[in-house]
Amino acid sequence: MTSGCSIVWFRRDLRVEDNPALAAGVRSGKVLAVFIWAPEEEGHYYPGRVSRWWLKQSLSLLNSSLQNLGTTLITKRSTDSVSSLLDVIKSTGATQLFFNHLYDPISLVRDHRAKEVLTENGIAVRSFNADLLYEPWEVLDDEGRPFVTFSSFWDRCLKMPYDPQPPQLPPKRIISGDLSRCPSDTLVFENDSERGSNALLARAWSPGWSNANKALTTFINGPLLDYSPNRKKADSATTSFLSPHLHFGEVSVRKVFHQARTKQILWANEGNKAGEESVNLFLKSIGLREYSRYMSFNHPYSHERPLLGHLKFFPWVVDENYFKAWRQGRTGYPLVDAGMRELWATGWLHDRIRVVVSSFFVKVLQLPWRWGMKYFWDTLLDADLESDALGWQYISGTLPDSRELDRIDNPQIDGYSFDPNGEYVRRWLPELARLPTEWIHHPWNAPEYVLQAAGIELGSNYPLPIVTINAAKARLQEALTHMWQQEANSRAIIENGTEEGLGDSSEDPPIAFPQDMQMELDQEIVRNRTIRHYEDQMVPSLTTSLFRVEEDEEESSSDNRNLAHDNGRAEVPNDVLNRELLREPVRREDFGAQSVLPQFNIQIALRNSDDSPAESSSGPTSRRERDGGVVPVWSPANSSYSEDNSYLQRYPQINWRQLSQTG
DNA sequence: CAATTCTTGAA
DNA sequence: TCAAGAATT
Repeated sequence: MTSGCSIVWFRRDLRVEDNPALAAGVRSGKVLAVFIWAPEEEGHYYPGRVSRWWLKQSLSLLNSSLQNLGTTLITKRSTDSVSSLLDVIKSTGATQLFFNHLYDPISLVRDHRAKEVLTENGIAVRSFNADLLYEPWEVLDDEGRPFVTFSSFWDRCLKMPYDPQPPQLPPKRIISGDLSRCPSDTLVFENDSERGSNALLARAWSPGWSNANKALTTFINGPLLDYSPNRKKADSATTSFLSPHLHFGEVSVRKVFHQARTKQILWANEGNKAGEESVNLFLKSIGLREYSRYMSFNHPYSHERPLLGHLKFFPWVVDENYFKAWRQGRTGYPLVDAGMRELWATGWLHDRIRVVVSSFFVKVLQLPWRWGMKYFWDTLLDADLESDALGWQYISGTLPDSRELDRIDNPQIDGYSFDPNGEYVRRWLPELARLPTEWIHHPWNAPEYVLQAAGIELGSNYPLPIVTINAAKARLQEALTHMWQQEANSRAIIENGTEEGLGDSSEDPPIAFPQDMQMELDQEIVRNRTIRHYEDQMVPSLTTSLFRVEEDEEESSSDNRNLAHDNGRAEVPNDVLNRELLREPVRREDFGAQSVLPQFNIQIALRNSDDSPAESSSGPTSRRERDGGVVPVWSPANSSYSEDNSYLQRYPQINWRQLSQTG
């Protein structure tokens, strides 16, 4: 085979501009652009309907751009990306693979495996940073350790001794490898029942990298100036609307950063303080996205467990009716309900409202936060595991710089500050449309004649509050007391040396998932059925494809726990392993300043891969294993709450207990 | 003018 | 809750 035919493996970098992997491929000669659709690899995080809709559009636009440049996107349907890469390599004789880094736990493991397996097969593999201003391992404190609060992290990012890579132009031309030897699979992203709902999306959104650039330009030259004063408004089009574009890598975050910074300098020179401040705030939200990758890299389990270990003892309320009421927008709190209706209808929510609904979910309903996160994952157009995990952890009080654990936001008060005239509520809750502003955020206080005039019958066509704020406060206090008590008990056990560690919540029987997560707006919401569960939560399933996967699994109820861990709920290398990772010097590729992911120096992580010893034989055979094994098997040995403790102990200067305990 | 109360917003 | 800044006395 001739040298120089390389594969550019597209994933969440669906752009031709400022795409280092593509640029490297083009530089090295003939290019085959490949996209592999292997959603089963994501386990529970099988992409939701709207997210798949976006991906479909985005790929089709990427393909037209590639065709203009001289090649065609090869698409493959797979359950194992790495074997599909090998197949493509074998059929085309490619000698090199280029791809851009991802930082979610599943990708970290999968990409590492790809590197190992392909290198063994004589393929030169190179990977690049295309998703971040700085790689996670570049941003460290003075002792060389990762930051644990966002503001310290972001301060350092803004003061790094070198600037982020400037964005690169798209290639002028791509010399295509031999496409005839590698036919594409037709990828199916939606089923018939989804198609109808998706049709509406196209009215509001234009996926694809060139549209992403348009959205960026529109934002930089328009709403950016007033980003700061407008950030409180739930209802106006004042955000950048870049998040889904950024999720799929349709626009490079460095380009966004450079353009915003350029504007900022311009405004600073004009003495435009407000504009300068707006850019700071906008960049901060870009910074949060960076931080979510940073967290995911440094704490790969953060999408499924609280970072602060004591949350393990929080007695979540497991009530499917609560959960359903929240999803349907029938909690009786207009701002929350409006948000949930908008989310369902459009796949979109303003950041403020995301905070309102998720805070309500965790603090008022006290439902397990991972359920809420999973629902966001299934319904958001910009669903992003790293960002959403960070957001939910922030709301749940499980990060050192989270909101206070005992803080309950009041949707009534938030309502009057984010939606002072009630327009947002009226738009999404037509049943309240005729209620005067005075009562729009607390209809339960409205006099009977007002309700009558507005055509509202509380408890009938609009619900009474599912839980009162006062009841929620009392219940939260009780739960926190319980949590700290349990935590102290557990600490005492460790100090007595009777047990190895804090144990793991997965030893307990898991909380069953709600089976029915469909929208049934007319279903009566049953109240007074509050059951407390003192165990860790499992993620509920939503998509039909997930149901299918689970039904495949024959399991007795005693196998449930293993199911949770082996079947797709990918467990990842833990903190220790990653710190191991960080200790390694960052390697640089010879051909430039692009850094590569440090080698995963771990055996456990890949225990399940083809070439590893049959260590996993002890567990029940899981779908993962049958599929060839992509994701590491979770085991208490490599992932436990004692890790979370070490997270705390590394920062003794912070009084952790006080930070999140009630005063 | 400084002291003190109020308001706002928080990754 | 609490710190910072605005407003008030």
